[in-house]
Amino acid sequence: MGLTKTEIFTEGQNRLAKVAKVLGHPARIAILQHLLKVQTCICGDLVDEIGLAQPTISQHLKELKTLGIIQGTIEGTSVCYCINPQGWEEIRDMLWNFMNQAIPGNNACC
Amino acid sequence: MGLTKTEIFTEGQNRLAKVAKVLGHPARIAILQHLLKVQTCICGDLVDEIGLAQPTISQHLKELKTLGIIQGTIEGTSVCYCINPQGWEEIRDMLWNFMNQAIPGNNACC
DNA sequence: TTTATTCATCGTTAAATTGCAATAAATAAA
DNA sequence: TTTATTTATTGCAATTTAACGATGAATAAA
Repeated sequence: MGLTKTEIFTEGQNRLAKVAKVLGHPARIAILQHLLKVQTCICGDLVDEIGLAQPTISQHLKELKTLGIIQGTIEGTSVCYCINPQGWEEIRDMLWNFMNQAIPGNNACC
Repeated sequence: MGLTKTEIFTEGQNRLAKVAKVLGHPARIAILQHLLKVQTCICGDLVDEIGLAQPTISQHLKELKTLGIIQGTIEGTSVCYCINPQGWEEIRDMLWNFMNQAIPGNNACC
């Protein structure tokens, strides 16, 4: 149905999946990489840099902002975007805590 | 269009996004967590544990296996699944390298 | 051999996602 | 004030995704 049954999963499982899902698009990765490189930029810069239409970039920015990994402040007619350090670190830690668990060795495998 | 324009992004951007996308569903997170806990189990165990239909679990297992983060070996009529340590570490490192880049401080933000 | 068990695959449905043109809203510039 | 710039929002089409019933394939058990 395209409808994830979130109610049968834990809060933590849903949160981690949501974070990964937002990172799961190359345009959003590209936006984050550009922001890491230039620190701050406006929406139009990303349209030029990435090569998707303005409404498409705007939609990706919205998802990243909703997740809390970036922030944007109005600056005249344009909007200045940048990494949200607190959000970034929270997400980094969440992914790290999951991926850095002790994993069974090869011998434990079937 | 529901059709990601992968051709305008770099190999690295597409690879990282693909990894994150596969992790971006709570059922797949739950499968990985269960495998971390019990080391090995069969498909039916996950159906009981998670509460989705068998074809649904089977589909999620296939995506995780295609990504290389788990492996499965036929064992009679059942299939024994476990974490693929090499794949897991590769993915962990990929996420870590991205998320652990130096991020600008709060003062650099708009 | 017949039956039961286990899992993958197929086909289908409902919903979400991606992308963009058109447009609205808000501010800056002329 | 009028015009230009910049971004968000709306509405739409094409595609993908999530979920599951039905079924097939393969092996174990009776």
